[in-house]
Amino acid sequence: MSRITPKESIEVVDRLGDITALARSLSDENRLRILVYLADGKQSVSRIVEELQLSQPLVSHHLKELKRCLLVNVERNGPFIYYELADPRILHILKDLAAIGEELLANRKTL
Amino acid sequence: MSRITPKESIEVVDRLGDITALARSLSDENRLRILVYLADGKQSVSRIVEELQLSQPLVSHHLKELKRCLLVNVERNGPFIYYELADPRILHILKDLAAIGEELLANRKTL
DNA sequence: TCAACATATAAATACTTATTGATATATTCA
DNA sequence: TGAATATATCAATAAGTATTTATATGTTGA
Repeated sequence: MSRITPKESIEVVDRLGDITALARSLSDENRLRILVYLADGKQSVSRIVEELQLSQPLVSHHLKELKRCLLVNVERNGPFIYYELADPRILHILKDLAAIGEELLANRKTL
Repeated sequence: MSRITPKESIEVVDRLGDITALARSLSDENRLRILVYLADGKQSVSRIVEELQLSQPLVSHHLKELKRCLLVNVERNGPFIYYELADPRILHILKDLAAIGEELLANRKTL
């Protein structure tokens, strides 16, 4: 049966848990802003707080979530803790989702 | 300023709301199962209920969510209501997320 | 029109989680 | 060691949502 199913379905159906975990991480605007900011390279918590104008506990909370599903790596340097993207491909996902969203909305307006 | 920012960031930062809406839709296993099932083509609600072994109200609820972010199109035929994928590219997103999840977990085991 | 079926909606519950404010922990430097 | 800074954690709250059970709506065929 698994030989018959197209490849896209196979890989996916065996990893629904991983997919939902990653998708959940991407379902918050502040976490997306953090990920996009980290696209420029590793940043300390305080830099993120300053750049995104969010409270420090809130940023720590979101970084914890991102770390939980392994989307960021952590590294201490003196008193600072730096976070960086674990896999830049996540940015491509964001871009693809943006493109899909854009097109779905455009088609809707056509109705 | 927008000319300086890399293209990936530009498109994305202007559509954080769309991205989070789509990602939220993908953050539930039962919704993913529905999307994957719809990869085979349009299906009636009762077929989905039967195939996925979920209660009918639950399936209707999830279909409503998927429709809300335009991931599925709806079509009535007699007493049946058929749902189909609005954009098959969403399946590629699932595949990409599965691949990223797989690799992130594999690397973690290496630590 | 009525019975049977397909689907949607409503109400209730339980669980998750984003956010805030307060506090704890850890590191550096004087 | 102690003060200052960086970050994490905790407790509380509010808001969202997945699921269930019951019911309503809509469609068909007799």
